[in-house]
Amino acid sequence: MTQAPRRTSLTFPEAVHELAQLIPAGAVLSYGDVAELLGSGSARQSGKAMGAAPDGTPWWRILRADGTITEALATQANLHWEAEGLSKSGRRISMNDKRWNPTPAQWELIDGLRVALGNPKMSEVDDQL
DNA sequence: CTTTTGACAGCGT
DNA sequence: CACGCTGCCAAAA
Repeated sequence: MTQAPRRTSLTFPEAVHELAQLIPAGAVLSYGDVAELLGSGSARQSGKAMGAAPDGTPWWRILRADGTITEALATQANLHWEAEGLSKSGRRISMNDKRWNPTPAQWELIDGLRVALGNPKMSEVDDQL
């Protein structure tokens, strides 16, 4: 086809879903991190997007900045976290320790999402975490 | 146009 | 460390 296999433009929610898929097991991001990595949107936007995430999306790898998750999902999330070896300190994940640190190759995939959203690449804004 | 609503963040107490 | 309050920001009512 003359059209690219993947759309060259994405809506913010779609980009959030794609990014969630890139997070490796055992790592997590906060909703705010997601917005920053994509170069647009806000933590609330990310949360909204995850609420509409399709089945198969690893939603338990995106949580609040303080390492907790909304009560309605806490029970399910705990099962996944345990299965992936995500240690908790008390009732919360240690974001400090478990936050995803992308490899250079993964940064490129993230850049792809940024571009698909019409935002500049990380290298353009030198905005890495 | 105004108000309400969220799978949120940060700060003060 | 737990709560409560304020700030945010786009979408829906």
